[in-house]
Amino acid sequence: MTQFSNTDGVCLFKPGYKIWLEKDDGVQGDGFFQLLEQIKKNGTIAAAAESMGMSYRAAWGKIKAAEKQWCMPLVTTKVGGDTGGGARLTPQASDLLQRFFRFRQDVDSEIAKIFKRNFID
Amino acid sequence: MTQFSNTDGVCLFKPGYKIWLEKDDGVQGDGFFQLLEQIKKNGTIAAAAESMGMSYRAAWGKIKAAEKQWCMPLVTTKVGGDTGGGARLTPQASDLLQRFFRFRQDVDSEIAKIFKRNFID
DNA sequence: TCCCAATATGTTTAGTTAAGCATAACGGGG
DNA sequence: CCCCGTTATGCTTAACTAAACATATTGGGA
Repeated sequence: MTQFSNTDGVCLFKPGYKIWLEKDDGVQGDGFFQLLEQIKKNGTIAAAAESMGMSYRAAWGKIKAAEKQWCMPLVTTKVGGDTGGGARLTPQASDLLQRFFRFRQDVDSEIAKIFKRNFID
Repeated sequence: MTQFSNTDGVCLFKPGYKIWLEKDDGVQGDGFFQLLEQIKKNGTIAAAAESMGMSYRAAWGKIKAAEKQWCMPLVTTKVGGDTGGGARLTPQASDLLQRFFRFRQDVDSEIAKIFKRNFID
């Protein structure tokens, strides 16, 4: 990419991107699907939220918003009991999660190729 | 995509994306390049800004920020005179603009394909 | 029956980004 | 020499999103 480098060879740029799934005005992207993955792994919303450095309140809000926007249950929860409660993904959420990660992976490699083709002579 | 449709056939989602060019913390995306295109077409920052529904102040700020981030002149301007002044793109900006639009176009068609492959059975 | 960990929600505060306001300078033409 | 449209830039204000705070509830186990 000598085309867009400085005389000192510094000040170059690189491609950036963000992808998501949307419906109407609501969108869910990378952060949301990572949250779902952590719920699947940890078994509780609280632990998933903490592992991502966000509050339980924020995590819960994102889940509820997504369920409303997409009109489908994503997480089933249990309140009380010996462990205090817990959460697990619905089959739909699990499927969606898997597809999104593949989608993201494919897009990632493809964008790198396209950028190279257009900006690096 | 019957996989993720409601019983009424509503509540589906679609892919969304955003791409940009970045360096350090600064990024410039679609809106910025559209602004450059309008400057090229109109010959003034003021007219370009108006055509995009933004203030001259905002347009000018974006241009200055981009020039600083990328360490390259993007727009040459003239103050005063019979027309009041004017602006035109540098060759570098013109080249960059062209490449970005091609980049965006390629990404657009590719993402559609990838989405279809991953979400529509 | 009380405790504990987790779910469930409303409300408030903060912080960051975008928009708007105000003002100076320039330079060709009438 | 004044007018007009445009560049140039500081400062203020508004809007929108994200984080934080506060509380209630659940249900198994000690």
